[in-house]
Amino acid sequence: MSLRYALLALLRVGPLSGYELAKQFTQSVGHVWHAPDSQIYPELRKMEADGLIEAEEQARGERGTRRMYHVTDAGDRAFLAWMTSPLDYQRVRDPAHLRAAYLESASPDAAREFFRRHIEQWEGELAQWDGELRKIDHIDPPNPMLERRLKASPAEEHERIVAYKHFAYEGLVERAKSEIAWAQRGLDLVDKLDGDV
Amino acid sequence: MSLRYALLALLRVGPLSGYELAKQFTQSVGHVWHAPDSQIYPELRKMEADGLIEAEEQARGERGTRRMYHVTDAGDRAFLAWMTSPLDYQRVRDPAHLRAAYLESASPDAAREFFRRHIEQWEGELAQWDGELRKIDHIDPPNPMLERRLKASPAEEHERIVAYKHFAYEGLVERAKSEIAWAQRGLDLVDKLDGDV
DNA sequence: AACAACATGTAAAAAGTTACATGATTCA
DNA sequence: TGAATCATGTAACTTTTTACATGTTGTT
Repeated sequence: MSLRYALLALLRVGPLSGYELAKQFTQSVGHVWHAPDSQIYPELRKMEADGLIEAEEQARGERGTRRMYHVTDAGDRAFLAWMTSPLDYQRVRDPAHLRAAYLESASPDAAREFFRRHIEQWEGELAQWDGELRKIDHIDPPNPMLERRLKASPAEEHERIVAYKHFAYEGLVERAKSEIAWAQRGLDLVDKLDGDV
Repeated sequence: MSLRYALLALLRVGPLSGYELAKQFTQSVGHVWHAPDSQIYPELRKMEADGLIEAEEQARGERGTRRMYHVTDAGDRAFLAWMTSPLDYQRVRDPAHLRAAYLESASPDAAREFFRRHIEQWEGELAQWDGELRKIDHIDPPNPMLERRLKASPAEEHERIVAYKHFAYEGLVERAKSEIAWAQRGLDLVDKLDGDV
């Protein structure tokens, strides 16, 4: 259940409405921890019930309301406690490597198609993560959340903030590249085994 | 929902009871797709209801029964159809890289502890996967499922069976190694940033 | 007689997915 | 006046986790 900590990470920078948070989320942390809007709104309500965040309701028109959330002291402490606690690692559940292990049951063409789609899949992730990396490194204009984060922190912390984000996304970029390289070797393997027959 | 295909992969080799299947599962496919016994038994019942497998009940003592499962034609077709269909990739949800991206909020010691635990975690996975690889390569005695699989197939298919399994686990071994290398660079980064202050 | 291994589950909760529902405001 | 974007969800379902429940057979 890391979703609430991903949300806290964004809210700690400054108050946001559920809507703004959901938008910023998909453009930043969402690349590391995916969540659809339909999961974010209920989680915010739960976090409010748990006292981690508070909302200020603002009227919009006659019936509409907008809820601006901010982190409470308890929320701040919860985030910091999470940062120090042992992470709960997900159990391994890897559909691609599962299928790869039984690829002898498929035709060479189906095997090739599988690897091609694997490459496509990870090219997509790579593009996302590499895009983030370029924003972090100021090659591309930074995303609004990072900009806000840096403006809200003293200059001497900027190096650390940027360094850890760079390091995290660098790891993901490597992972994507290594998945692509693996699948490319997979295509070679299919050719080799196919030629054998 | 790859669990049923992981189970079908094992059952296609030959009939097994739920218990035997669960045991073999944790020692083979379970390294790629984890599932506890309490998920396997109900899934077998669902697969039976869906006509993918059939059970023959055997009496054990006066009240006990053992259910020997075997794959039906429909189950075989479902497995082969899955092998050819596009895989549904899980959305990214990576607690370690999520935390890494916000490590500036933790103390250098907490950051080091995080990376040390990350190394420990992936050393564990590496040992599992490398162990499987050694069995596949006949360096260690092969696991009973692979032995059965090879005995049930004509000799000319052995190369393909072994090649794909080797290839799948090789990919996982690489992944584990690259996670470990990443965390080790993380420890260096903490030292560098800590020295700065 | 005790213990490991055999054998099969249930129950409750948490987490995640998919599809849908509803209305307000702003700007071209 | 129509479309985009702002704004907040609910409902139903599937998957996964965690903890528990119960009895049998073979071996030392």
